[in-house]
Amino acid sequence: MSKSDSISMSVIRRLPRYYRFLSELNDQNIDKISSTKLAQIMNVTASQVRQDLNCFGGFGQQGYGYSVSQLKEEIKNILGLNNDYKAILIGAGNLGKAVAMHMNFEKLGFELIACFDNNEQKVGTKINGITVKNETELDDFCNKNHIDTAFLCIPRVCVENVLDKLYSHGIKNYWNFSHYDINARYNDTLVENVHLSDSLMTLCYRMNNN
Amino acid sequence: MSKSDSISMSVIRRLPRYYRFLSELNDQNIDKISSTKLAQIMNVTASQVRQDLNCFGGFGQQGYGYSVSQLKEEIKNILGLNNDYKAILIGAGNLGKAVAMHMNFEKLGFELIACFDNNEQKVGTKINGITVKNETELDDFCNKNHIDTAFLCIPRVCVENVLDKLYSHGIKNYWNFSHYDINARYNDTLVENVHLSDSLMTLCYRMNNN
DNA sequence: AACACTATGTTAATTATATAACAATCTTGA
DNA sequence: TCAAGATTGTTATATAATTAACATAGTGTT
Repeated sequence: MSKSDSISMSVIRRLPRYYRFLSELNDQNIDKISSTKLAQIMNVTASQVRQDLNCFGGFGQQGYGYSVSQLKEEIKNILGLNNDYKAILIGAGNLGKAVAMHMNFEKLGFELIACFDNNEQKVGTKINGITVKNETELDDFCNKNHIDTAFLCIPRVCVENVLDKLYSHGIKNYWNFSHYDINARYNDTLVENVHLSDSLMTLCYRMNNN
Repeated sequence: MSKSDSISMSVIRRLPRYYRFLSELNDQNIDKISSTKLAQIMNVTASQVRQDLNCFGGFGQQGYGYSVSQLKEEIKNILGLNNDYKAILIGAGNLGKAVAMHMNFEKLGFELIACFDNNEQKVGTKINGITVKNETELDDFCNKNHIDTAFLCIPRVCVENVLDKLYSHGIKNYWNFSHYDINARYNDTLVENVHLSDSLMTLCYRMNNN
């Protein structure tokens, strides 16, 4: 990585947004953009755009602005979307299925290589061409395959058991849809939480107070 | 609301987390907790706990701590989870279906009263007892029913058309799973975004850089 | 080639958020 | 009932994030 080594989480969380808007501009065949214009489109300040981008290097040119296609590619690389991280999905319920079917993993740096569920009824069914395996096969699968990350779409009470297994196989990166606090159990893990009900509660609060 | 009128978004986004942990403690029949202990469990500082809670009032007692059940109820009320906001779901694809089936809306202050999709194949099917209606019936439904919020689980390109309709009926609160920038079109709306791909990209970045 | 203009990269100022400190107050047990 | 201990509510300090300012460097037109 080009400049600093400890980019703040606030900046990191904005990167996908930059990437999205730049992709749109690129699709519209717009080839240059100034921080001011980009800021207008994204509803942020031009200062923030320039500061954010400069965390990673000087991608612009004074008097001209930024090349849309180049900047888009730069951010793509910064995010590491060209990776091919091997992922497994734990939990083939509604949410797990939706995640597996809905996401364009290959465009996001991942490849989904297996799904597991402990419900006999789901075992054997197919999700996006992947046959759901029984959770009892998890250990064996982990032994035989390289796995970079696990997507947890199971109820909170089921997490601990599965997590211990995964961790014992050296899996330390998690996309976590449950309310289980993974970091509290293993503090050397990298966890990205998606708490849908938290998000909805936040909406509720704001509806009450605006 | 008891104290200040403009609580920062940072605090608001932590409230569901307090609520979750307090609910757990309550389920374990623990009846009192100090800010220090709660902070330990939640992996934050005791100062933050006390500051956060004091945005809404003095729920604790010096020398004693906080009553778990009382504090839980207070936060529940602050979040407004006793509400019965009427919600409609737009988009009965994988994600929409998962959201509808997965969430405990009534515990979160909402009631899902209808689902819409523009795909003839989905129209007529049932999700959690709710029959999916054709999107052509949306206008009529909005005329005949009170609706507080809409959950958007449709592709970006489909949003503008639907959004214009919903907005014209006075619906201004959105739980938005698409990448459409609702606030850019209508700036007097209240939008809670859930960007799953942004979240996954963030995980990707962090996997690369740790 | 020179000049007016544009827009970056970067440093400085401001604002927001998080942590620490502590006085005031309640609890509890002798 | 009183004193020792505990823990809050709140104010003060420190850190982080955002915004503003501006000097510097490249653009493009005449």
